[in-house]
Amino acid sequence: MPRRKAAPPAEDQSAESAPHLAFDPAEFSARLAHWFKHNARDLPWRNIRDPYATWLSEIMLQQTRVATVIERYVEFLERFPTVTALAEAEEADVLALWSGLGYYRRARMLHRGAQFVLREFDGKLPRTSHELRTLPGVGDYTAAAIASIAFRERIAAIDGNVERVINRVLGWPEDRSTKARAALQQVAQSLVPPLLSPRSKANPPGDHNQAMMELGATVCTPRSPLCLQCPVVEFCQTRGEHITAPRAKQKSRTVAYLLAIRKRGTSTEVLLHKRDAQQSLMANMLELPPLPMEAVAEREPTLRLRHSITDTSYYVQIFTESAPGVPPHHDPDVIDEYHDELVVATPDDHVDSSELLPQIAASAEALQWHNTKLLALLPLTGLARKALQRSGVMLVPRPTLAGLPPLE
DNA sequence: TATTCGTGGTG
DNA sequence: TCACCAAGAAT
Repeated sequence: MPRRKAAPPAEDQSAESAPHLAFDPAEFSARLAHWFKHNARDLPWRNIRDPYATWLSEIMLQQTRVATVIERYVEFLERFPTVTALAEAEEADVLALWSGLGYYRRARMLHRGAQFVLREFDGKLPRTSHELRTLPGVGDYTAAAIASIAFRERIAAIDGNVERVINRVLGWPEDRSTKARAALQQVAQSLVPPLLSPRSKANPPGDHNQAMMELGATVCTPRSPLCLQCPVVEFCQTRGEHITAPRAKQKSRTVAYLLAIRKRGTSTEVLLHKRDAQQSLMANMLELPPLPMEAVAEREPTLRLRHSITDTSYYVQIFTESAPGVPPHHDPDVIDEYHDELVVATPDDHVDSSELLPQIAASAEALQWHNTKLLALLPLTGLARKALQRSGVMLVPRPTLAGLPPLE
């Protein structure tokens, strides 16, 4: 049913005043609120009273799945519990905690944002969406989300979920034009319930925004929506998937990296390349040294993996060169033994007969040996992290036991 | 306004 | 397997 060319909504839908709806907005939001009260997931950033934590959660959640964010959010808050702590941190340390989450600009903006808040707002987040919008990395959605959730402002937060829910309810096709977005914004705003009374501790606007997103994430899903479980199905024109625009086609590329290992005294080191600060992609982050494809022609990689970045699939080949005695590749099941083995290293072993080392497509200043035991503290790219873990050089983090039932 | 930013789960 | 796309923002 989807996959058709989008048509603009009718003219009268973009009116400036409150849009005419085929149902009562108060009834809609009441149904939604009741559903949310009984179906809200228990997430770490819910029921907290720290605007900084709400801010952090909203930045992390940008284009990132809830399940992915949960652990990182807790870890980040422990390391940087306040605006001040974050503002005073080194960017590399912030990036290290963000490693693997992607969209690293978010981490840099958040870091700069904390410094901005410390300087301009005395370390306390501004309380209005208008002022929040001035923070680096905070756009319309995030400003509205923080203002409504942390400060109970009556403003609609419109993310991909909300957009999809409203389009389906009204039977509108996907349309990202300015006019269509303004129309959708009007509708979204008209659905946000007001505060009950100045004395009530409840937060109808914040709960409503979260409920709309929750509905989109768990019921009104992009494909195969669960309309039988939907609290607002009776208001819905579509009751199923709506018309969406076609996506860009996926490209693919083959790339190669060097995994060079050496020993220094009792420690083992791996060679990493620091990406240039001017790079638009993952600036200042550490990766495995890149190899030109010509250098590895005819060679068989020690490890192959696939890694996709937005609309490009990378077929990644890893070529290992290591000091004598260091296994080039290990079974992930024996990682602990492998590390024990590496600690008992032969002094002064080094990669002296390397063929690929001189072929690295990077300047020597950007290359540095790093102790494998400290890799978790470094701002590694997701791909580097994945390659280092799969090859047994970097310890795979233990799954957390929090939230699991106790052992009998 | 259209692109560019990462990564991983999912059907 | 593979296309899809997630609590968007900046440029």
